[in-house]
Amino acid sequence: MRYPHAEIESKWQEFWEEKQVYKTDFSKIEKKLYHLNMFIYPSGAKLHTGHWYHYGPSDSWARYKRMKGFNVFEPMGYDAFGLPAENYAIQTGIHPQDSTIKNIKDIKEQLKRIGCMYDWQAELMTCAPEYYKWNQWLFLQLYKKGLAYRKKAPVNWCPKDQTVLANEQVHDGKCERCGTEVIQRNLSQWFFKITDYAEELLQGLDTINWPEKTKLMQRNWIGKSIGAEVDFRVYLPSGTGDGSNDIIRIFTTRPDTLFGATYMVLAPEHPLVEKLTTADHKYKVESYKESIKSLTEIERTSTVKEKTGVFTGAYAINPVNNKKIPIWIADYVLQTYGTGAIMAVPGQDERDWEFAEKFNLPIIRTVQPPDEFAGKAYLEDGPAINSDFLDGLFVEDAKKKINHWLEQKGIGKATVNYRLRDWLISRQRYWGTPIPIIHCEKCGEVPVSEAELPIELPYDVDFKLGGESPLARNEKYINVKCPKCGTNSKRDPDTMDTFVDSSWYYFRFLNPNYSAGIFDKSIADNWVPVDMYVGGAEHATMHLLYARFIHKFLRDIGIAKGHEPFQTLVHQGTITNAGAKMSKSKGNVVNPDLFTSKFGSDVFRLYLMFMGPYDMGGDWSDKGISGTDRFVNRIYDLFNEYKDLANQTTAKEKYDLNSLSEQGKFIYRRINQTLQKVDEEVNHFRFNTAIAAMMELLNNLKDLSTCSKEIQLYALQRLAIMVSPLAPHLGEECWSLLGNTSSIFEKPFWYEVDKSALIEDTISIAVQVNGKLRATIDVPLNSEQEVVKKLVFSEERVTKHTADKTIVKEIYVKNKIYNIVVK
RNA sequence: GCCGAAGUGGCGGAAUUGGUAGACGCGCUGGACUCAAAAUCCAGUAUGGCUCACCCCAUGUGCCGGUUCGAGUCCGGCCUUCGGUACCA
Repeated sequence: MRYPHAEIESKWQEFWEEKQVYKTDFSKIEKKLYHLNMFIYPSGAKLHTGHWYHYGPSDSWARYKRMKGFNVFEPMGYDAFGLPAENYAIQTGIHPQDSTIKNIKDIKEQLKRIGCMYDWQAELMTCAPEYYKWNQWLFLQLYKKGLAYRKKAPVNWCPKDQTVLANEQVHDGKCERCGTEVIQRNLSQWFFKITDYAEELLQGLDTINWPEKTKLMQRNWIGKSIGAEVDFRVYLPSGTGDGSNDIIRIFTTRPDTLFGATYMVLAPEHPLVEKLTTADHKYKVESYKESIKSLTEIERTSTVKEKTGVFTGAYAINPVNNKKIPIWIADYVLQTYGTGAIMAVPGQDERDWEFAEKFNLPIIRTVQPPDEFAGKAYLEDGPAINSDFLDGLFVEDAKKKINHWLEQKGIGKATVNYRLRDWLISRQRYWGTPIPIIHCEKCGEVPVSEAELPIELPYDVDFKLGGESPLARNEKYINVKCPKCGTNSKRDPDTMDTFVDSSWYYFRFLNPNYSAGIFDKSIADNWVPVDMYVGGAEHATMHLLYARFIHKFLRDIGIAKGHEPFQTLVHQGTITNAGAKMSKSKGNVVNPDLFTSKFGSDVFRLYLMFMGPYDMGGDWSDKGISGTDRFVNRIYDLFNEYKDLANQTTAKEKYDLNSLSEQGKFIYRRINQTLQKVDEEVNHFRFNTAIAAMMELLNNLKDLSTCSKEIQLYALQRLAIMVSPLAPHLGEECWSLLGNTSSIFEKPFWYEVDKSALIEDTISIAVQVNGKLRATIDVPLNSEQEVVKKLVFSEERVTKHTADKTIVKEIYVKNKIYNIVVK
């Protein structure tokens, strides 16, 4: 019989909703499991196959845990602010709020058709004032603690469109709309001081159960390096004499190489550049600065790009030997890393070597390379040379000694530096959370009082191109009296980065309508951290770091418990289409409705899970979907065939193997082996192999009719249980065909595996000669070498290869392999 | 460029700690059922070779090299593809 998916799916979806099967009781905290999926961005492309791949299997895991007796909370919401809705508005004139609300409505309908166990009472969307009010509140708390501050920072600016561009809108340095060369423009912007938490964010990684690669990426992103800061005095050659009081502080990871510092490089943006540059070098320096304006950081720091730079005309004094060294500026030094200035040691640094070679600057080795060393810069360990009092010391000892020396002289000290930068949260856009700050000419920046929140985003705004921020053009919004002095003032015209929204949303889900605070502490104290967080690896270094930072901040102001937001993390892989990530702009979105209408939700979900390892994703292809369709139909047919069974017999929890017929014993073993396998595999998100195991079992159940009715029922009960997390509608249907009237998920249940049924009496082992397979033989489990040896040498295929040879060695690994080494 | 991954039959993939490479599925080939088709069921299916009867022989997990009785798995060096690179989310 053809599995009637449409009918069965709507039947059970209605049943679940009616009986409120998935409503979470937060008062039950024993075996609580907060299962969170990264919420959805409600784009115009609606729900595509990539979303299904994320949410379907993830829900299956949550259902599996529920059946193992966990009290699972699985919510879903909408990450509703952001750039795409605003761009859509610029193109079409449709207001971001209207398009977003419409998209959310459509997406919710599609989400429901997956058949996930979302608790819809916990729904939230970030563009609601009740939600973003708390972004503003969070901003004010950070501000109070000195962790939100304003400074100048560059933005991409299109001179033609007169607008700020996101990095994504810049292609090859040009505006994606009009092709005009994009320039960098400095604006005053808000930052959150995440760097204050750098060390804790690094240390905390050791306490959470995340994929190693993700932790590694965060470690590298935080980029801790231990070195020293050293002050160099500036020496001006002419006119002003040598009496400069200016000091340039550099950061180096190799203070031991100070004697090899033959020149200095400042970032072109370094604040001292203008002051230091001598009159005769002004023109060159200015035109160099101009020439690198449109380069991205990636281009600037590329190690294959030819080095560029110019001499400023000024010199610095190397404090260890009082030598005059020239000060250059070059784009490979970034103002945002370290102190924006380096001492260049070409002997021990590849980039410095390359630069020195190109501009004929002196190179002094201060670490002795081994005799056979043929390269240029030498980065490895070795004894110090040309370094006066450091000579002969190896790198670590030399570092210690020079740091001590610098500290004594008061011109430097050992320092830890992080690559991590503060979080720039200002966006010159409309569709986001307004920043709760008022700029007053007299009082400066004045925070809005908490009682005034939310500062609502006005609907009536000209969000079209031009100018720094759309909100600045709304007179009614932007003009306001200073809360302190009453002078006519202006609101901050910017909105917040949407990563602010997602940095604390997991708290809000627990009670989205809570009005007395950012979240309901009485629930959060028991339900945070999130036990399982599922989302894309593309968030490894930004969202996942920001959320950890905000969690720690909320802890420090006394409202959050614990140190980390997400205890365990799993990434779903990316489903690409024609080699590219699915997106509306690329026009390669695969619509799941195409397949769900034909095969049904469960078949599609199973197919996505069967495609491969969950964290790998893959390129989309519908080849093979008929495989999971057959699987579902075969199960459905099987249960229909035996649908009266429950009226005729009952099954025990456990059987004694010896009491069963040969056929019964076989089925009993296979059921238990599969149950064990599926349990293990699903628990680790290895759905593909779990499904393969069930398919294999199904192939073995062909002769079920020859077993006793008891064993038949025993087998079918367990099959329904193990299939239902992965195919929930089918599972319910099969369960009801076995005479049950309540949901299979309602009373959590997962059968205990009978361990005694897992062990087979004989095992097949491989026999190799010189590592090549020559035969396989069946031996009793755990056979001793002597027993196996006899069998091995009675095999003609083995003796054939050992006959004229000398046996050198025999290796026997119990239950696995027998290898004979011959000469 | 830098950081992080991944490369296995015609295709998706399996092999969980170094121990029988190709489980499971798709596709394909042949057969059964049928007036016929679809569906379903059964058998075969890495490549090459032979006396293609075989439980035969050789080769084979991106490329080159190494460690080991034994390498898809470990080590060194490449190549290709993908994710991120701080304003897409």
